[in-house]
Amino acid sequence: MGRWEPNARGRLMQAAFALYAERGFEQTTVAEIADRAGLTERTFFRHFADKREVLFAGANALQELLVSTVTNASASLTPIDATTAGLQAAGALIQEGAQLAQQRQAIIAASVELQERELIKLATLAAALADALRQRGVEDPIARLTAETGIAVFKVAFERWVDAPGELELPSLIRESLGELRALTAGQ
Amino acid sequence: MGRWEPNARGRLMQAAFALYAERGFEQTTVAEIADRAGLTERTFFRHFADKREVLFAGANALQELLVSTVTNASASLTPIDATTAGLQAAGALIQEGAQLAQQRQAIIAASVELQERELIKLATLAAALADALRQRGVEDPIARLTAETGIAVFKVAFERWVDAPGELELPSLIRESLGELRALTAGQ
DNA sequence: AGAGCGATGACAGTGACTGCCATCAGCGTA
DNA sequence: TACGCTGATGGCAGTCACTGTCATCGCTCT
Repeated sequence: MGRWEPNARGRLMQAAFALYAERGFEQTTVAEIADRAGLTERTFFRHFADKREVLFAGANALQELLVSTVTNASASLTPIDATTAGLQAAGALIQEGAQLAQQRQAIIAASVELQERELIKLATLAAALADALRQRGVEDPIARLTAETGIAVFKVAFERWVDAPGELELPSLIRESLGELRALTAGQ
Repeated sequence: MGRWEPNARGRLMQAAFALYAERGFEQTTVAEIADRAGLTERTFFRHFADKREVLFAGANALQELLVSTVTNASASLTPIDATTAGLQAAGALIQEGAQLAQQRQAIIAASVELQERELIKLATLAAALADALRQRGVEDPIARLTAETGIAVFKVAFERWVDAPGELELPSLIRESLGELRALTAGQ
């Protein structure tokens, strides 16, 4: 069995997710993940670049949604407002799979290695966001600054969303955090 | 030779720095670093937690300077202004060792693994900064938001500093980037 | 001279990741 | 029906980062 069972990639993701949650990321070996999925270690590395990447399969879709939302936003919007629109869309996507996102975040919170990977995914997101802003005609220092600040707001809102009892929705938290940022920087 | 030569840690840092610059981070083995320093691989791992950490030895001093500056800043300063004072101090410290910092950044820019480590160091910096702000009495969502935004500004300013021909000084770039952020968020 | 201590060496072991080749299922084609 | 092609998988050896353990060395104090 095993060979030619459908959806090898999905089985690997599911097995990794379960094992990381049960006994932690560092305490899980790739061989164990492959075993539970009915595959071999070698095959795991054909589907995922490394042991961490299996948790970040959805990052691409998120980035594409963010970029396309910013790109297609009304040309009359300011850079920060176009960015906000993109972040709201991304937040809504995450909100859809809320339970999965929360479990995933619990796994990541327990491992420094996984946090590193999460941070570079966010940095890649910021770079793509800056690109999208440049294509709207935003000049370069401003584009990078807006993108980095936007991701910072997103990070804080996401943290609040995860910590909260689950009543607040991510898009509202993003909007709220942005308002607080406006208040913060308004002084002087 | 080798054993009991003074400054083993410094020799390891120097050897690693040189080899990473010459042939790149991934193409350098820890055994090669230890060899060049006249030591063994085992000893390398007694001085540094892993192969990447050898490049981030100065991070502690930077964090302490940032935190103490924010903590000791006049109580009348707003959160964002206290943060700015801390970032300016950190920027000045980096500016002192400008050449080293530039070389280091070139090495990091060539390796995704090293970028991951750099990002988590910045995240740790943000967390420490948020702590310092809380001790000034800043409430929690605001403290985190100010810290993350401050680090975002710092990242952009640092990038500009590295890309620039070297005429502009980091503290001025930080101030300038913060001004641009104020303009960005002022709309509406 | 001897005891204690901290730094280093030596060595075996685990686990992530890679390269290479063999194998198998499904598919089209003769 | 037999053949060959293709893509996914298995098997295996190898490298390298990192760890645990114990022996060894130089220094210092008595």
